[in-house]
Amino acid sequence: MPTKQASEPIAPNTPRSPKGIRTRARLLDAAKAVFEENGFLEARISDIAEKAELSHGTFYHYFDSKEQIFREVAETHEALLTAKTDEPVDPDLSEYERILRANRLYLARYRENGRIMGVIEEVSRYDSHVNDARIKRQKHFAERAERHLRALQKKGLADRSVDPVIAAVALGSMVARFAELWLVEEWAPFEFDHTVEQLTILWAKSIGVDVPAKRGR
Amino acid sequence: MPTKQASEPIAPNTPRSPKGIRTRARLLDAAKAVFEENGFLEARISDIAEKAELSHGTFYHYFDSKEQIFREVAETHEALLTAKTDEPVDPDLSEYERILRANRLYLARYRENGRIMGVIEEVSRYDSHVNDARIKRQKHFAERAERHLRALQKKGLADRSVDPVIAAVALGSMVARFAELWLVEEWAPFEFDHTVEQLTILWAKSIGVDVPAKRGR
Amino acid sequence: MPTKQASEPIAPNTPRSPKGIRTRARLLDAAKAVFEENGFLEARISDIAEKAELSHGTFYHYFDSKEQIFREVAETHEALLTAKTDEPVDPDLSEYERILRANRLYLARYRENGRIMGVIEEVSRYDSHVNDARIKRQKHFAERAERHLRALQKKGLADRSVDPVIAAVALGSMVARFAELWLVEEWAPFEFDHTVEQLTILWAKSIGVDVPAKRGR
Amino acid sequence: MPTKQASEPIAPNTPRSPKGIRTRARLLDAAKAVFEENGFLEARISDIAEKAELSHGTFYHYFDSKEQIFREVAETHEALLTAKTDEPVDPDLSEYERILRANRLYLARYRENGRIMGVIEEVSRYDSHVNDARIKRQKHFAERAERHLRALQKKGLADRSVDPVIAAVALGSMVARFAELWLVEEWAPFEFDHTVEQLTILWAKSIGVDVPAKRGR
DNA sequence: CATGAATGAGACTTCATTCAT
DNA sequence: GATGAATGAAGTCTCATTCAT
Repeated sequence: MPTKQASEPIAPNTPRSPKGIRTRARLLDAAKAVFEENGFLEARISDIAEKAELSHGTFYHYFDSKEQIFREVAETHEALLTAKTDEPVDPDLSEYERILRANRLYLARYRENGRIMGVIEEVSRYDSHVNDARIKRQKHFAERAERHLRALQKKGLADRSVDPVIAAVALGSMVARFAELWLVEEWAPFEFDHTVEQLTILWAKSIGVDVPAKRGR
Repeated sequence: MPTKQASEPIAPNTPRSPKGIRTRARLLDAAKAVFEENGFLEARISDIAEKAELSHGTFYHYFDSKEQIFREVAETHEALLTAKTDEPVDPDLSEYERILRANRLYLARYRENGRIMGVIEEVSRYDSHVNDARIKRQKHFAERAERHLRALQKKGLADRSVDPVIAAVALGSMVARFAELWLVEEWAPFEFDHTVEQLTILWAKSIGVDVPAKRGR
Repeated sequence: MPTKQASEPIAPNTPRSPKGIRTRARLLDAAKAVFEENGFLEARISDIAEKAELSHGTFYHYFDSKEQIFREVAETHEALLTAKTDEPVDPDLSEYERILRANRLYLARYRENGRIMGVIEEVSRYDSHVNDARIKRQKHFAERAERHLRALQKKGLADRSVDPVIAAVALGSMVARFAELWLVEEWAPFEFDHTVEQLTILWAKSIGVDVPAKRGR
Repeated sequence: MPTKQASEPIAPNTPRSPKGIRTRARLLDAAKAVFEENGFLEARISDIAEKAELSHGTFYHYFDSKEQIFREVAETHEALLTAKTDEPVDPDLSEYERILRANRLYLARYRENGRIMGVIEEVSRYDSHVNDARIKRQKHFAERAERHLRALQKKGLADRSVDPVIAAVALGSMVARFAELWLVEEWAPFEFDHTVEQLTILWAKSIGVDVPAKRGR
């Protein structure tokens, strides 16, 4: 049963042979698929094993519980969201465009994994490990945003009346929650580029960063 | 078992006698307390009955299931959040102050019921009824914000480059998620008035509404 | 799984109605029968419930586990072995006859519950609760024997070269283990009265208590 | 699953190569250690393999089951208990001293392997093979004691009123059970020589064998 | 010989829900 | 109205054992 209690670390039962490594990966894939289809609570160990074409006993070779395998799936996707991009950063980019780029990257990645992100949101409410991973992601973005905002304020490029700590959490929340409503709850079929741009405008304006006018608005 | 499936409407076994009415209310209070303590999944019918000092079976006189009683608890609190305030609206209030007032009201109410709001967030992820109620709340605020923003834009008091639909959802998301992180997840102990003000500043500036300078910023 | 670890106290889940009391008793009877038939390890919860003509769910209304119900069965029988007899003690009895009487009582009681005593011996090896109860029984007899022996030594009726502590444990062991071999393991079909007498003779002579000659030996 | 049913004889998959012989011995040592630590039921094949620094599957090259390897461990220790001593028997020894010598030998050997002896006691309750071995040991001692007693009675050195069959079983039980309580259950930390002497005194006196007075009693 | 991946029988346990009193 | 006894579906998990490599 899922709890808010913490327990053992992730990823014991390491496979010792190439075949084992493949099997473990197959279980992780199957788990992701099953969680996406049925959500966490409805997923049964045997569903996962079945989808991986393994006996359910094999599951327990590699994972201790449904919670544990979920945590690993979740961490993988959390890591994906916060991963550095390969694209080089253009040093001539305007501040507005830097924010735009970051938002686009986040939302594009979120969109690619919308279903599992929704399940992570769900499980984070009753599994402290998953919640920790989710909060860690938020903190990652909040801290980056805060540092960025402070730097801008120092340079006079952002409004000094804005509290960087609160703004960072609030704007991160705005994008994260919007992503969930849009891409998980399917609130409305907003067009991607337009939406990214609009969120970025809100973000930029709220902290006093210039929004280029020529963009046809 | 919680599901995403919809089922019967919230129209319970209404009690006739005064005693019955009291018993039913006791169960609702007990349910709220138990859900706040243990979350939805960990709460058992027998916990609720016990806390209400009633026998196990009595529960079923008044409610059909754990889902049903939770929905009723949730609706009560959703209604509380969206309820009209009694305070008269001062017609001379600035736009900024109107937004401030609305945000303060929302956050004060959220704070009073932080624990159960967190559980509603949880359950909304796997119970479509509760999710519907939550989405209804969001829609309520989003539509109000959207109408308001359109009116301001018409009057030239807000930025016309902002998409009112997206802005409404995004800013509502910002406040809702911030509230959860702050008041449920206890991200950090932000001071209440300062936080409300900061969120309002972000909100106002993002849509181009004037922020009064005299506030010492 | 059985362990040597201690845990919760015996007998929770007290029934609250006369019917419940009867049901609980039925489960205890059924449990004893099943343990006698199959031993502890082979007994399944469902066997016990079935024998009591109840669903296995009902079992969990009254007991937490196989261990728990066994402990209660075991305690009942341990208590039986050490229970005071109703028969009045004749103050004119010789020391030999007092020992004889005690041995006869113990062995008669053991014989009546031979099968379950065997299972208790078994389980006491891997359940600390049951072991504690068994050891408690042994201590009960050992202490009584020790006190008795000291008194006799004081009166010059028993040999002073005998260490009362060791003798008490050893002679108690002799009777207890003999009972098990005889009445559980069915080592040989010794005749009851003769056997009791022989054990008593060994006991009496070993500590230097007079054995009446007239008994035809 | 342990049962009271008999099965195949202890005739294992004998290894041919020297390496195999070593591996098999390692498994036996590991098994003994694991059984001593965890008891029989809690011991898992994989624990044994692990302790022997072998893979799981290797175990099955050498043994068919947990029962089988345990039987072999048990037989080894049973044999140890009943093994003839190397020390020559002094023909001038008094009867009392002969009994003392036998008891000392038995208890010294039991003490050396107290932990595993306890596990043998445990397992003998639900594995007929092990029980047979244990009973065989008891019979070995009982028959020796019986023969001895009869001889003494014939020579007038022991009390004729004592039934040799019952006395042999009873006195064997006394020492065996005392050993278990003392050296496995750790009832009390009796001093070794004193205890052996006391048990011997009880034994001797119970059958009417002279106890030398000079021993300071 | 040795490895460790894979299997699946088999039991346990929870708890929402029903129902006789 | 209230009680609490009874039910049983459903899923979890362990670990001895087999077997391909």
